[in-house]
Parts: sequence; structure tokens; C-alpha cells
Amino acid sequence: MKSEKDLHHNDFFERVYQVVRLIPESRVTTYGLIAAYLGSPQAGRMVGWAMNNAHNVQPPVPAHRVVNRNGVLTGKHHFGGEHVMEDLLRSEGITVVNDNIVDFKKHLWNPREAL
DNA sequence: CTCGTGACTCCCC
DNA sequence: AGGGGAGCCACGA
Repeated sequence: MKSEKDLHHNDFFERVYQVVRLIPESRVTTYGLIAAYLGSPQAGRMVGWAMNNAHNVQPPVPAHRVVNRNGVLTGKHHFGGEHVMEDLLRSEGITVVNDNIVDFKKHLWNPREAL
């Protein structure tokens, strides 16, 4: 029935989006943990590449909850403003200082353990 | 088809 | 401490 092309919902990007949508409020995860959960521990760059396109995807993807392995907001320049990503996190109760998430490990959400 | 690039991460020197 | 290389894989030129 389904052709190869109809399997687009299994694409790496789509699987990334599905995981990101499951990150709870006030929690964050990393590019590497998402990649690892999807079976490609070395493909963190792909997760970032997927986030680059996340703004024109539905349902919405809370891309601000994805940071690098040190809890740094490396993707903040893709939110259309210097403080947009940071403000979104703050509005969920997360403290950000100099692009670093305070108490990062306390807010870290690991899909491999949670899902 | 090949090449360069990237919101990453790990390893080695 | 910090810089370079490699693996990852989608995408556009």
C-alpha cells in the first residue's frame, strides 16, 4: 500500500520533532541525547539541522528546550532575537545566566530514561 | 554525482 | 586549556 515516499513521517527530522514535543515544561534536553535516543549517537548535528526548520512545522516544536551538552543556549541566534530563547526558558521557570542554564542537571530531561 | 556546510559531540595531542 | 580531526546525515549549489 504505502510507497517509500509515504513514509515521510518516519524521516529523521520528523522523529526529532516528535521527541522534542514530549519535553515537559521547565525541562530541557540536549542535541546529543535526542540523537542517541533515535539510534545515532553521533548525529547531534542533524538534530540542530532539524531545529533550524522547526519553526515551520506543525504541531509546534518547543525548540527552546534543546541546548548543547553543557547547558549552553547555542541555538539562540535562530529565534529571531538575542533574548527570545532565553526569555522562553525564563517564562517556564528556568534561570539563564550568560547563555548558561543554572542547575542544568536538575532540569535535564533524558528521553532515553523518560520514554 | 561531488562538495561544503551545520542549533553537535567525542577523542587525541 | 584549547585546537584539530572524525563521525554523523540531510540538503542545496
